[in-house]
Amino acid sequence: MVEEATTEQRILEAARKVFTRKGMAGARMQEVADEAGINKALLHYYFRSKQQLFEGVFKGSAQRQLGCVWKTLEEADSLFPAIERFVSTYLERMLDEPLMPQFIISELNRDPNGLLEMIDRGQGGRSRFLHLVEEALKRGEIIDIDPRELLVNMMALCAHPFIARPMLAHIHGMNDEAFRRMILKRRRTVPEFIIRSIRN
Amino acid sequence: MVEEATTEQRILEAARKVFTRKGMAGARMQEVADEAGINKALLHYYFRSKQQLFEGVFKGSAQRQLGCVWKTLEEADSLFPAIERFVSTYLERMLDEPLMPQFIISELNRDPNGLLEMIDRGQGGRSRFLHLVEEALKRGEIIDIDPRELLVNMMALCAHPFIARPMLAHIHGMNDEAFRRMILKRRRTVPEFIIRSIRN
DNA sequence: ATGGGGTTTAACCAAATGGTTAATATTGCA
DNA sequence: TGCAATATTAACCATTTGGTTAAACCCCAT
Repeated sequence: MVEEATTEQRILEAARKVFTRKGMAGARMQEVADEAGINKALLHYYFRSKQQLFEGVFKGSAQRQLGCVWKTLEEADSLFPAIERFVSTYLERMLDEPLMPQFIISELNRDPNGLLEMIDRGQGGRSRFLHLVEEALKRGEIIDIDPRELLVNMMALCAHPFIARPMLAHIHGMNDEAFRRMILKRRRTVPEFIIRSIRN
Repeated sequence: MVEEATTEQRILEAARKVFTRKGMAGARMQEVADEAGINKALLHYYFRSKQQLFEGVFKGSAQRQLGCVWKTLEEADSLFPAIERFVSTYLERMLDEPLMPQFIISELNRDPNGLLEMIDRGQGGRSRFLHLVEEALKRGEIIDIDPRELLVNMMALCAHPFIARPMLAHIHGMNDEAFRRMILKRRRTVPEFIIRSIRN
């Protein structure tokens, strides 16, 4: 006897699909209901409003996943391992929730205040990272580079494949499995790419 | 006597702002009209429908700007200069139209078919790039790297600051001028970053 | 069986929104 | 000046959409 998904789970799953395909504004409650195979009124029974459903879908998981990523920086005690762990954790987490980067970006564009608090929670990891760069520089391990720029590059190399996924899928004719393999490969190649470019 | 902008220009300018702030689905015709200081009916007088306004705003300029970027690859005759010209052209063009990357991404997510034809137009530049990598590899100039992955990285490093601009603006407290300076600086640092990481 | 709690539905509603119309204002030119 | 074309507006309209309501349904402990 297979365990059937509860209605709430089916709603959340359906909402995740629709929201990320269409964005908050483009998503229709009716579409979510259809996707979940239920009545629209039932949607409002479980989640009072669109806004609430929206947050129910993403807010929690975004904080959880990004929290893990920033923590890798706080825990690291030298730069190169920090980079490796940051990248591999980021890629693994996002593979788990591949629509999140695009979600964060588009929400940040729509209403910055809604998510900025979540971003601020990464402050600890960020300042720790700046410190690690400074130290590595002092030890002569790396060339002189603006640490903030380095962090931007790291995030770019991690996030962009997810954000530009439809483009990559089309250009390189990638299906889901090929995309997954590409990301898994990048857990190794991206840190190499970064470290080669800053190593002294 | 200052040359006043024509109504059509003001509409396009207003629409660009609203569309990129809210996305196609989130944008309201009324808001565009307000932003342009005109009546909503006048909007439909100049652009029959929302869809048409939308395309009027972006489609042309996206093709023009991206065309320039891909052309740098077609014209180049060795890898490193190709990278340098690609990056600096990309950054300069997008500085001219900073909202375009986010626009392309979100549209591609919403309705891939609408823009894929535009992407295909870069096919020539892309295959030329693959060829340049192959040659550089044969000459022993670079380490062994998947050329498609290299291209993804180049695009990531170029596009991401624009796409994640609200986040960067908040994290680093950047105003428009600071953002501009950062991008201009990246015209030099990004090619360095890339080339250091692949040079033999 | 039955009564009551949680669940699901069909039918509705009010507001928002893209788009139209018909009338008015402005401009260019014969 | 007068007239025709263009530009602009206020008032509407039809549809979509988020959200509500009240009734039905299901399940299970008494």
